[in-house]
Amino acid sequence: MNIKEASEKTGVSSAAIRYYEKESLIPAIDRTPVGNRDIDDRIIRRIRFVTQMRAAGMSIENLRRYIELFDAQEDNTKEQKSLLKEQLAVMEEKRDDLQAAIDHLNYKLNHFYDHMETTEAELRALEKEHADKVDHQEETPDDGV
Amino acid sequence: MNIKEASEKTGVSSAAIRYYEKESLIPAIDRTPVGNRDIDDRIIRRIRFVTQMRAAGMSIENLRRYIELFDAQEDNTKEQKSLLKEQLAVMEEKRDDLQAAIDHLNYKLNHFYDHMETTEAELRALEKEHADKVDHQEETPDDGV
DNA sequence: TTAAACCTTCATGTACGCTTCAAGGCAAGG
DNA sequence: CCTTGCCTTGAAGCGTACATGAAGGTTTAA
Repeated sequence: MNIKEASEKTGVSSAAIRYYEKESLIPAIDRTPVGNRDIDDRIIRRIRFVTQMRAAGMSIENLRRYIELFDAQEDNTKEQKSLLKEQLAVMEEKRDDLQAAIDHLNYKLNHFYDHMETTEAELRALEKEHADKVDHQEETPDDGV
Repeated sequence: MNIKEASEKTGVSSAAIRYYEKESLIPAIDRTPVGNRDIDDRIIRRIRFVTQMRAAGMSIENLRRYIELFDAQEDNTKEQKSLLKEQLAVMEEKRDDLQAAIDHLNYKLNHFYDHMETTEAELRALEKEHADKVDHQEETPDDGV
């Protein structure tokens, strides 16, 4: 399939696919006799993997390091594992930060007064109450906003 | 406290604090007679809030919209709630994407052979088995990388 | 009084991750 | 033959979120 079809299939722009190839996030793509890219399912799978990891916040650079290790045929198992673990730790921390922010916003949402007469001081008090409840006190609670 | 101390206290660079003020992510900061910023705990709390939301992937632009609504004294409750809900939805999706990627990497990690003799085909089979197990099959499984 | 160590504003630079543009080639249809 | 529509490469442009540098002011301490 040509690059446009691959783009439609994956939701990744043609330019981005070329960019991924240039950055070695996906393997070198086969060409037709006239030099056009001829994309198969293996490439599609790689593009999807890249998309998933990018969505999870993995940088192009880290993704390239990771993929290089896999593509090298030497026994890189240890390095691969430690790279995987590293990345997992980063992503888990990210997820937890995200969850904390979600909790924070949910709390705000659930304590909205219908006519919003709450003062900053009251909101701070509410925050404090919450902080105590979830045992996650900050040195300085936030400002009601 | 001066901007350097605030920077040390929050882990946010002085330049970034000035930038946040200029972008109205934090309120206008009081000045000393000579024009230096004099930062109090209220500002520190705002900076921390900004930091948390930034870490959760909220853009400067959305954060500014959100804070503007709060700082305006009109009754914006409805808009505030819907903005909050919008942002929550974005963050929850982000969290779920992240979790999916974590699951994916964890799976890879747990199926590593100690001497990595696995072929691509075997890896694909493993992926498939996993996909079946968690009932999250992709149209095209990824490529073992 | 002179240097260090802060601060200010304003302008420009930087990194990332693409997107868009320019210039051109190939193949099919009218 | 010419337009349409796909493709190619390389280079330049762009938005975000700051970082850095220039030019200058103030306070403290030797």
